[in-house]
Amino acid sequence: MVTIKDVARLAEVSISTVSRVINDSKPVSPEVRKRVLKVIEETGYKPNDVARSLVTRRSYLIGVIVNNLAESHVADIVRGIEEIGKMYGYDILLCSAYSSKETQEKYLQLLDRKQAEGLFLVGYRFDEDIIKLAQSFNKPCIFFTRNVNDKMNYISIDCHAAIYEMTNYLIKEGHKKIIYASDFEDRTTAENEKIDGYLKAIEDNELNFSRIQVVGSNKHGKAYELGKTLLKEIDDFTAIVCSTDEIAIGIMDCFLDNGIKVPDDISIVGFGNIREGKFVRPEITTIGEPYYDVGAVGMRMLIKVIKGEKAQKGRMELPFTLEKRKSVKTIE
Amino acid sequence: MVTIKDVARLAEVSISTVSRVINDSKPVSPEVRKRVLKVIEETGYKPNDVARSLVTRRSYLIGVIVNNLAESHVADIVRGIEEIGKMYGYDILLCSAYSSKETQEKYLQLLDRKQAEGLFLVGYRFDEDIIKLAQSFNKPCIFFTRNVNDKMNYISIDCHAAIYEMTNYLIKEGHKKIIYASDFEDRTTAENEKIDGYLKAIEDNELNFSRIQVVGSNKHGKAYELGKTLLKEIDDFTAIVCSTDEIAIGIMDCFLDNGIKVPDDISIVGFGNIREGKFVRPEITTIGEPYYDVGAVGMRMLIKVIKGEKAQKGRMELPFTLEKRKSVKTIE
DNA sequence: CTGAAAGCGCTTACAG
DNA sequence: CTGAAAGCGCTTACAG
Repeated sequence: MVTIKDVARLAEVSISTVSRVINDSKPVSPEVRKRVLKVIEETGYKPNDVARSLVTRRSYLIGVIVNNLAESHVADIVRGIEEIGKMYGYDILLCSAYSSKETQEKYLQLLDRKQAEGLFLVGYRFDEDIIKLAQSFNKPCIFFTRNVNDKMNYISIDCHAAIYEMTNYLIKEGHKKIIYASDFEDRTTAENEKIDGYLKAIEDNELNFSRIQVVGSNKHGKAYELGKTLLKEIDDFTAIVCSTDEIAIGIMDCFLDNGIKVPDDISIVGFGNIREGKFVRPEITTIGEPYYDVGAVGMRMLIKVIKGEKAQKGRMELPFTLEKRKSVKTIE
Repeated sequence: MVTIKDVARLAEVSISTVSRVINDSKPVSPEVRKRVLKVIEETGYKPNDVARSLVTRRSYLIGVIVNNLAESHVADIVRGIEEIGKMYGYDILLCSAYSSKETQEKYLQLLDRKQAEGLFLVGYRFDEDIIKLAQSFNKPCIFFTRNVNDKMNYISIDCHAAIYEMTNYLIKEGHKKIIYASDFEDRTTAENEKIDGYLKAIEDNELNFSRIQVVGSNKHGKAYELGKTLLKEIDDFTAIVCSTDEIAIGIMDCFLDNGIKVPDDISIVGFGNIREGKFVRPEITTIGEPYYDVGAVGMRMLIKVIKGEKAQKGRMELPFTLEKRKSVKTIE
């Protein structure tokens, strides 16, 4: 490997001078610069970022911990993070923790040793301890998760407004008996907001029917099970607002398999705009979260904090969209 | 930040000794070890991996260049790479190049400066120059791409056998007029194998009908267009073998929108087993590539080479699967 | 078993 | 504008 020393020797200058021309950090006379550049060209010298990092105390590394990259929205967030990162010269160290608390902790420690300058955690839910540990490193961190508290910097959409708007939309389409299918018993902050949004819409429209059904998980299988239960009382309602697209698809699959047509018999809407929702037939109406932007905006904020510029603290809210597709029927 | 010096001072030993207990690299007397461990515990000292990396000349970093993480199979490969990497203490530096040659080159240079110990390139197609550049760094590299040559270490499935088997399957189901929809005009090694597999099956079964239709791209839109063309001669064939799932879905969507039922009127099969293929109705029959394993196996090989163990060179072949789903009709 | 010293490949005051 | 020197936080022969 050719080092700065070799270049200095060959160009007959000091290593200080070589460093100066590489980094353009101080004036160097044109002739000397040319000589150095020539040697660099000839030898194919490339600075060693590890050595540089040690002395400058800058790693330009951002640690990203995700729970599962297989989820399309997670991959989109990571794309956003990386894109903005690269724009500012930062690289991404990717860690997949698969929702294991121990693994998350292990990676947090790892990222600290690797001198990551910032942390970005992306997951459905993080344990309080993990959130605290992440914050304990005195590095900027950003969270994208469903359970939040006011001591963390996090990015989200207004879940309350989103479900409120969605429920209102169904009501405007003539629905009067709308069920809300909630994912967890163990409620997250976001889930509470969603439920409140649903109830608010019911209340504001003076409907006398409201019902919350707990799925108990975000899995397709669990939602399919719930679908079976709902089958028995299929005439009691006309629409289901689901807290996630996964649930919406699970219930819909169950209905379709049992001869209930969506949207003709029952309307179903989801939340999240996962990629699969567009491939499913009928395409499901859903709330779009701008995942790529979640990564991009979060990263921009992270970099701001790293640079010591003053940045917004706490919650950062991004706009959501109501994606009207084909799983809702208009009732006269 | 607390450094090894601080620990040494507080434990009243030399930094050599501290280093020895951290790394368990040389015997240290029990009392001294205990004293050092205590100080580490109290101060929360964590070794700086950057400094360590500089002196050991090991970064434990693998550079991964992908074209688009948004594609589900790419995310799966990355998951496999990371999983095995972490198992052996390696971290992943993720770079998304979006098929831009300049970006790929930029990242290759970046990864070299960052002292990445190995390279893993994942993309539909890489320019010859990029392949050569990657190999020029004298680091182990693995490719997962459709265009290959015998000088590279790459991982793939047997595309010829896969399409041969798929075409045979359709023939056994009674199909006699089968079209092959090819993605690119600019053919890759893999695409050539696929076409040969298709033709071989036709020949072996002594069918007198074969037809290759070029889509010209791997995009849904282009495939949809081809669907329109095929609509006009819909009675001339009974099945379509597509070189990718994306194409299969594009053609299928076009047919469905125009009243042609899949599989009742026309059978369609894809290749790749992308996640969307399972959500589409009907679910498409396809060739499954073990993407997670592609990453995992490739990474294991990469690490072997890094460790200087002798590893297989050239092509590494993984088994494919024929995923029989619901887009094929049996003809009596 | 332990420590002093050299060195990994850089950057950056400091002095000239 | 240029160079000698110190130092970033570690590991590792070397000597004892």
